[in-house]
Amino acid sequence: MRNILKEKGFKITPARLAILQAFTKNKLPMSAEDVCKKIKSKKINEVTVYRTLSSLEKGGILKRVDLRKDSVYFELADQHHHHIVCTNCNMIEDFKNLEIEKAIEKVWKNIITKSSKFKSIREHSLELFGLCRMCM
Amino acid sequence: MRNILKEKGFKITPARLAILQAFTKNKLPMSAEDVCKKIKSKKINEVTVYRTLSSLEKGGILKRVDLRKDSVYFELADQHHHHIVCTNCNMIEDFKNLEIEKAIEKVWKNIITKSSKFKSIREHSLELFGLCRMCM
DNA sequence: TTCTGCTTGCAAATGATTTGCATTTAGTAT
DNA sequence: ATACTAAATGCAAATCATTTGCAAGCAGAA
Repeated sequence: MRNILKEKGFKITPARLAILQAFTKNKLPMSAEDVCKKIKSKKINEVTVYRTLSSLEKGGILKRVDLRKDSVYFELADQHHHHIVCTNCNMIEDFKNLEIEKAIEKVWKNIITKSSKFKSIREHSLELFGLCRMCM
Repeated sequence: MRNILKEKGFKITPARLAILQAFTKNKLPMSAEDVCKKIKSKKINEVTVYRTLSSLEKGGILKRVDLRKDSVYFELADQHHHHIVCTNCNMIEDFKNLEIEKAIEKVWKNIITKSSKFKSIREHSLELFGLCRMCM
């Protein structure tokens, strides 16, 4: 974890370690508020959490996830995957699927050769929305 | 347009007509702010725009789109499609692809039979992020 | 045309996130 | 180990998007 920070040129601070630790423990996407709760024992200021999330995102350590919530969610950028979100209770499950990745890649290669507007695709997001067993 | 509103049990009001008109003209996703700009000649209050977007979404006429922006975007719900977003200038292009839809459907059918947590998937979003020709 | 409830506008509240500034601290050079 | 500097933090206040309360207005049914 320290190495990850060093590689990206970040100073190693208690706040950053605590926040990264929270993400490695939790795996699922978290908002600034979620992170604050997870690390509340560390007495790290809310503003620091926002700033840290933002800089870790810029550094490519975290990435932003869009889950149709009213606040911004982040997760570790280390491994690409997608989510299923319960639109009622907000439970989140991760999933990976090679076929989908292939299909998406095929599409965007197709798009950048045909589109008059776009020339390069760098990433994509795919989220499924539904109801979990509990909420059905 | 009036019929759409009537079908869903909405009263026909200048604000709703103006907002729906803006969406049918523009095609691309818009935030509340975007909508306000488009219909500024109609002197419709910002709060009304927010309320209208929200109720049209509940009525299934609009749907929310997740574009990693800091405000919420909506578009007409009438036809399912996906987007390519320029992460620099925010230009948006729509696309449809039958293969992708099939692959996604396959995946979520697979998921709901296997997942211990999820039982039904109702919708999905797929967005591509990259750079447009101008921004490259 | 009258009535009733849904809609709207305005002002103010709220919630999430950002900024200014003074203080502290990590990493580096001494 | 010590001193130094830029980056990181905490606190208060500001900002931005969105929501709410309430009184007035308007659409659609009778």
